Parts: sequence; structure tokens; C-alpha cells
Amino acid sequence: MSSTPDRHPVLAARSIRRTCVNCSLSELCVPVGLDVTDMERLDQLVERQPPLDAGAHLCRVGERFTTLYAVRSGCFKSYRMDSEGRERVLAFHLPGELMGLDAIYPGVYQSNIVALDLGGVCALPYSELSRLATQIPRLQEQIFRLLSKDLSAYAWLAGDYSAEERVAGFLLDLSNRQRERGYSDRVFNLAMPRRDIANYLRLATETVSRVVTRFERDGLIQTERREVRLLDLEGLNARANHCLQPLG
Amino acid sequence: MSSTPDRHPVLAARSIRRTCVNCSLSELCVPVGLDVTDMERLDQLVERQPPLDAGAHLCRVGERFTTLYAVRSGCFKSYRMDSEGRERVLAFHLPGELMGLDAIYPGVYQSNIVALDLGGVCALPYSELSRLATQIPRLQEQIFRLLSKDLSAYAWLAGDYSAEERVAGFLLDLSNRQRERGYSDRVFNLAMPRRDIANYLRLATETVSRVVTRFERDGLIQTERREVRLLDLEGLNARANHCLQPLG
DNA sequence: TTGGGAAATTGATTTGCATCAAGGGGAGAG
DNA sequence: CTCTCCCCTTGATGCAAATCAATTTCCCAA
Repeated sequence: MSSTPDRHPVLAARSIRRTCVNCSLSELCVPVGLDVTDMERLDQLVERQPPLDAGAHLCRVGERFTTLYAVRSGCFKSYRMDSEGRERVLAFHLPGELMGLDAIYPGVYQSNIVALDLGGVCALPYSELSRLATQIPRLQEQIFRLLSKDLSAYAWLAGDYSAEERVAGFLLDLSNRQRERGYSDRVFNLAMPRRDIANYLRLATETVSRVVTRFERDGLIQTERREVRLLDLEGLNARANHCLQPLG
Repeated sequence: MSSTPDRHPVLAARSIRRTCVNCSLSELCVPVGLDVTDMERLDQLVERQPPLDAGAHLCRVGERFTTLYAVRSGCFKSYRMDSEGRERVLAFHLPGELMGLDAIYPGVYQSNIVALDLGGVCALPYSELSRLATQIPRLQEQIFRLLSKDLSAYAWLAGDYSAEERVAGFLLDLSNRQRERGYSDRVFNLAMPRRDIANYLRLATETVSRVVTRFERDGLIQTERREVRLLDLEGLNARANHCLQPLG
């Protein structure tokens, strides 16, 4: 996933500036639809950041918004605190996904974003990105599309589904996103603890645990701590009541 | 709210093409931040549509996406049907708000949009709008902002709040949006029946009715059928657990 | 290796809201 | 005017998931 380290300082400096063109995620991420020339212009403003340890924060609610972040590797979680200090998980972000979009409107970050495991990001200074987007129509189009895609994700989260529908939908969503990234859509590791999954799905941890157990008993999945194996995608989809139509 | 009718046919034809410049909503809607010259360019592609009766649909899930719609007058509801044929209200749209944004990503409308009362809209052909947005940076910026704003709205809807928090938050949200539009934030009419409010808040109609009754008993609000009078904004805010921070 | 602590599971009980059921009150049609 | 339909409200009951409670398991650090 991470590129080989550059030993020559000049090459290293160039590699920091030349990210998107060589990046395996360019089919999913901001550069979708750009030709090499435009991608190199995008590279000029993308800044690869030093990796973050699990638990390290990328930004916090209330900080002035300057930068969008694209996931290079690892998994990130965005969340808020409500007035009683309870955490509200809003999203999990996989490689190729853009974070911080909800901060554009108010100009202030609306979420805390934290690395769930060792994670790498590319920083995209927003003002420069939007200037470039006026010059590269396909870049503008892709940003529109990424924003619009997040709307659909939230619309799913906002639906009133049962615990089973939510958990099944969550697993299928992850499965789809794994496949998009070239990984198995049947076997994958959850980067987040059950507590975060439950919080994201607006369920109690115990409820998630019980539903998972039930799915295992019914032969739909197998789990081994953080590892999940989906045995019956069609059955899972039925349990989700087909509430998840992948938009691909 | 509506402009005076033009009697002279040539003037009438021109007025159809010249909407934004004269529109009282330009401070809220797509043209925010544009100077008169740019607004006139935007006017070239905006098409005011004939008014829709209550119950008339603007678009339906699955139709090819070509057009964003801005509310000129009235109130609109966007919703989907789940796999069991139950309606899921996703949003209510007031004048100046943009509808259809979730269709950008997949290129197909993701929601049905229906007029709740006599409603007027401006049609914005998406491909032309995005082309113009590359030429007018502030227009692009405003579209980014409107998309981002919708993300925050959905994030609220996706939170796990109690029935009281939801109803209080809903009333305060409407109150804020009324104020933005120059109307009283204390007294206003609900364009939608209780059933739609309940559906939007993922509650039963009966629950909404009970919460409203409780708020009335506690002196927070008064209601008379569709008319709402907010008596104690601070108290309401406390009932909402401050879950709604207006983003201005 | 062992002890401590967080994470996960399982069971018992509670509860907030949905559902079921019934009655009141406007608005529009005839 | 009156009938009718739909919307809204109120009350009674049931249920899905939260909460409370108790283990078990895993991981890491000493």
C-alpha cells in the first residue's frame, strides 16, 4: 500500500510532490477522470503528510477549515460530541475517500477525524483546490460527485432501520468498498472496535454483538475478533431488506 | 414573494430570462456572492417553471438526472420508498434551497420531490451550471457550500436523538430558516402534515402529536392546527439538548 | 509467565416509542 | 347546511432495543 522509500534526497523531494500520478487509488479518489497533465497540476498542491498513529487526530471540531484530507492508507473515523459529551460517529473513511467536506459550508471543521490504525493522508488545501477546479472542469465535476456521494451515505444512515438491517447494511457497505479497492469483498478486517460500529449505527454495543452472533448462527457470516467472513451475500442482503443499493 | 405580472409580451419574455437579478432570494440561493454581471450570466441558464400544484412531482427516483431545482416559493418534500413500500422523508425544502443534489453522483435522481403546497421552482440544467461554475469561481464556491450544507443537515437527521430532541430540533431548524428568509422565527405555518413531520423525524405520527402536546403543556409552544408559535426558544433549545447549532 | 484492563459476549430487566384502537374536529363537496 | 373524509389527538398495549449486570477473552505490559 505504501510506496517504497526514496533514498536519494532529490528523488524523495520529487516523490512528495508527485503523488497522484503514481497512486493506486487515483481511480477512486479526487483525480478520477483527469489525464496525466491535469493530474500533475493536481499533484502540485497535494501534500502527503507524515503517517498518523492510531488515535492521532487530523482535525477537531471548531478549528478553522483550510484543508481537505484524502485517505492514503488505514482507516479513519469522523465523529462529534453531543451536548452531554457522548460521541457520535458520523463516518468511517477508507483509502481514496475525501474527509472534511462538511466543513466547507461553515468554514470550520464540523467533525473530529481520528486515525483508527496507522494511517496516511494527502492534504489538499481547499482554496488552491477550488481554484484549480475552475481550471479543470473534470476536477470540479469530481468534487461535486464526491460531495453528492456523501449525501447518499448520510441518507442511508438517517433511515429508520432495525438493528439487523443496520448491521447487515454496514457489512455489505464495507464489502462493496473493499471490492472497489481491489480487496476481497468476502473476507476483511474491521479497523474499528464494536463500540464504534454500534455508535455509528446508533445501536448499543450489546445489540451489535447479539446481531452478529445471530448472523453467525444463521450461517450468513463468520467472525474471529476483527476479522469478518461473509458467507452468504444474498442472505445478508435480504436481512438488510435491500436497503443498500450500491451506487457505484 | 412573486413578481408583478408583465403585461407586455416582450417584457414578459425577458422577465422569464431575468430571474436571479430581481429575485428576493438571491441572498440565500445559488447566486450568493455573484456580482450583477455574473448573475446575468447565471440568468441565461435559469429557467423559471410553471407553478406546481400541491401533490405535483418535480422528479422521481430513477429518472435521468439533468436538472437541479431551486425553490422559488412554497415548500417541497423529498422522499424515497423503501423495499416494503414505506415512504422515507429525507428533507423539506424552503425558498432559496437547492434540490436534487444527491443525484449528481449517480446521475440518476435518488429522491422523489413533491410540492406540498402551490410551489414555484427555477430549473438549473446541471451541465450548463457546472460549465458556468468553472468560469465563475464564486459560483463554484457557492455550489460547494450548498452541497456541504446539506451534509450537515443529514448529519443531524442521522443522529440518535430522543423524540423530544427531534421535535424540538425540527421546530428550531424551521424557525432559523424562517428568520433567514425574513419571516418571523416565532410564528409560522407548517406546510406539511404531522404524518410527514413524523416520517422525516423517524417517529410515529402519534409520538409527534404527544410531544407537541407536552411542549404546549410546558409553555414552550402554542399550536393551532398548522400554525406554530414558539413561546420559549431557550426552553426549546434545552429540550433539543442543543443538538442543533445553526451554521449561519 | 502472570496480572490488569479493555473489548466482547451473554443474560435479565427496563423503557421509549411503535402499534393498535377509538374518538374529535376542520375543510371541502354536494 | 350537512355529510364525509382525512388529519390530528388521546389512550391502551406490545415490542425492539437500551440498560444493567456478570462473565469470558484477548492483549499488553510488567
